[in-house]
Amino acid sequence: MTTDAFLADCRARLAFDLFSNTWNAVLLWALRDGPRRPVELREQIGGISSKVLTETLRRLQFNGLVERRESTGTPARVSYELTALGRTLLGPIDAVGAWAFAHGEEVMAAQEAAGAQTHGD
Amino acid sequence: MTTDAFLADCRARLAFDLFSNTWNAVLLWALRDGPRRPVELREQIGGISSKVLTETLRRLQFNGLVERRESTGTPARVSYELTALGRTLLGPIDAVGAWAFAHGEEVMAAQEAAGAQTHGD
DNA sequence: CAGGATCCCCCAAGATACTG
DNA sequence: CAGTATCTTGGGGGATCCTG
Repeated sequence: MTTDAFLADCRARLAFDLFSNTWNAVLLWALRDGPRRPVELREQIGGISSKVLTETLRRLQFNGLVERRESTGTPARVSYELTALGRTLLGPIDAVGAWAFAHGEEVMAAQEAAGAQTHGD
Repeated sequence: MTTDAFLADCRARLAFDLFSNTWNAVLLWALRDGPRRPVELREQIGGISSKVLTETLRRLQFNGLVERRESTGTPARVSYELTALGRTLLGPIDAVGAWAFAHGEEVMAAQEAAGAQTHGD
């Protein structure tokens, strides 16, 4: 990453697009400890609908970050887990999350300060 | 970052939202070496309209990541630069960018493979 | 329980044109 | 050159209903 190739066309955009979806990073993070079933993910995460969960999982699967497992057992047991590639993303995700922990307050303070000046966004 | 607080409500979401906008990270990165004028940014980045550039800059400013400078000189010289807070985000951004460099090919390969199986998305 | 199908809303983002 | 205003659109994402 010493290049200026970060810009419009570059493949770095590819990674940022991965973070562009509301739930992508959340889901990857929720899967960091191993396979999870959809119902577990929904409980663990909270606030995500069944439809969106599936969509997001499919998207991650499409990008080779998540693998779908179907135990063709009795009550259609399905689970998802990170692929090797998906696990490599945990580092960057953690970096971002750690930043939020360290500086989240500052951002919120800045937002309030800016909002107060203008109109109270 | 050892918590499970990554999920729906948590403040980690705040950081990911920062990456959720197409140009946020790109602009922060473009500003990593110091102040830049809008016209410079547009040239450097490419593919961003004047309107979107301003919007993005405003958003970053609102979040306390970027500061606007106006040299009240002759032809309305304006420049933007990272705040101290903004500079702390360069680390995570670099982490993500580095990941893209290391694994971008794999993701694209996975996309093609997945697309080929289905219908050629 | 998994997840597809529908309908709807919102807003980021592009195009274009205009003002200081 | 900087920035705004307007119009339009694509698609993420929520809600709801329905099926295997």
